[in-house]
Amino acid sequence: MAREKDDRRVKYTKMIIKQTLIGLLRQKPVDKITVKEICDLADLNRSTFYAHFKDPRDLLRQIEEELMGELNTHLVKLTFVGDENETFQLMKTIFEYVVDNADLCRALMGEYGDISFQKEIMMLIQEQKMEEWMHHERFDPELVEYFTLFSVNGSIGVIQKWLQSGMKKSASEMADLIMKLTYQGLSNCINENISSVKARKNVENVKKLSKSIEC
Amino acid sequence: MAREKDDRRVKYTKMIIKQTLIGLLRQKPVDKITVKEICDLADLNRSTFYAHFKDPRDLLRQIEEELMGELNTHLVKLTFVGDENETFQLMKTIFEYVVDNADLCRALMGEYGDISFQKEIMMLIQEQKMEEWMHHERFDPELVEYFTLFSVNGSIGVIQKWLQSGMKKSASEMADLIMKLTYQGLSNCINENISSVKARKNVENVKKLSKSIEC
DNA sequence: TAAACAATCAACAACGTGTTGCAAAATCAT
DNA sequence: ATGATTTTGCAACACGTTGTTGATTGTTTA
Repeated sequence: MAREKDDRRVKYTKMIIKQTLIGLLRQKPVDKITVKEICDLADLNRSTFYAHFKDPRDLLRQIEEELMGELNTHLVKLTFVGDENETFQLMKTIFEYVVDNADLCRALMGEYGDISFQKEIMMLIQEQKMEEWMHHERFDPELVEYFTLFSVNGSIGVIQKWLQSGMKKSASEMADLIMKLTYQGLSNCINENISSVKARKNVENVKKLSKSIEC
Repeated sequence: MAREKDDRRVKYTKMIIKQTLIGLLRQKPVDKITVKEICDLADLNRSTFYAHFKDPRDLLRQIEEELMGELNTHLVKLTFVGDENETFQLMKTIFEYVVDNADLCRALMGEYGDISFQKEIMMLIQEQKMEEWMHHERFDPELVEYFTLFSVNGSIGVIQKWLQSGMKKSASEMADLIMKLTYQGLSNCINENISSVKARKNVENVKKLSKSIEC
């Protein structure tokens, strides 16, 4: 029953190696990071690295899988009632997790992070949502795919900025912002923030109508 | 007056090196591409590569600058009348250029392309647009930045998909799609495409109201 | 044609890689 | 606590890529 992980030494080694990579990912992409570099910084022998990981990419993949697993344990706690706030709750939960793991997320989402992994996560959310939409009405599948990509990639950009600038907005605010950007678009979203009372009124009318045609 | 470029040999060498890199960028990121690999494929001596480029990244940067320059020559031809269709025309012109240079663009925008370069181009367009908006009304600068990032990153995702799937939509259609996604958002955009007459009517009402509050 | 220039070639030290066998140290189970 | 087990450290290895060099061959253009 005694698996590899039970050994304190292994736990420390893996931890320090992962931490070192995370640190290096702020300066350069994975492919520019050498095994020697990691080991020098982590004060480990190179053969120790090879005992646990194939190469820096493999190491990164393991870190990502770990994060994905943890995130899942948070998500499965959610009660899905088919509510229209479902997507909002899903996003909020994710953002809360990101806040609690800011260092790691900054590395993975940052300039030298793993884009394919970023998309993988966001796609999980959107694809689910999109399938719902597809069943409700007869949309052009090609268009739906474009919508999804736009939303996913756009969201990643917003999240990156949020992480870089110190996460001043709360998880709720971020979930709200992204949903507004995705579903209401830029025009309505901006108009909500101008001081003119007249504009505010009009926006409210638009909102009511929008609701009446929502799927 | 005889610059480096006038020599046929230099022209050929640079051309074949660039072409080879473009080809390799379909399989792997720049940082995984070695000088030796390029030279073997291009059938050149390694020292010839070093005579013109510092390393594969430098080569890629030069390719990008070249593209940027060419694109600019197309863009300066546009007449800017301050029209509301200005952004559309700008985008259409860019998409037309992309269609004419599909191979190169596919490499630079693809899975292993240069993300920072992609953003650089799209930011040029959006930042200009956003500054206009900022002068019109007193928007929260932070929000405007988020909008810009969402739009830029979203657009890149859409363009990537478009390039990968054979560019079946025309340049006009793409410009239209991206503007709709950016300014009207997903809800309105999708509702435009459902067959229900009732929904179509409602959308029209929303549109009218939206127009009345447009900046 | 001659001078200028570009590409080739071979050789170089330097560095990272991935693997090895053995010794030293830490940990685990009894 | 002690012995068995496991992990890490160490040194050495062949191998491949790097960036640079100087001498040579070939091409261009003035």
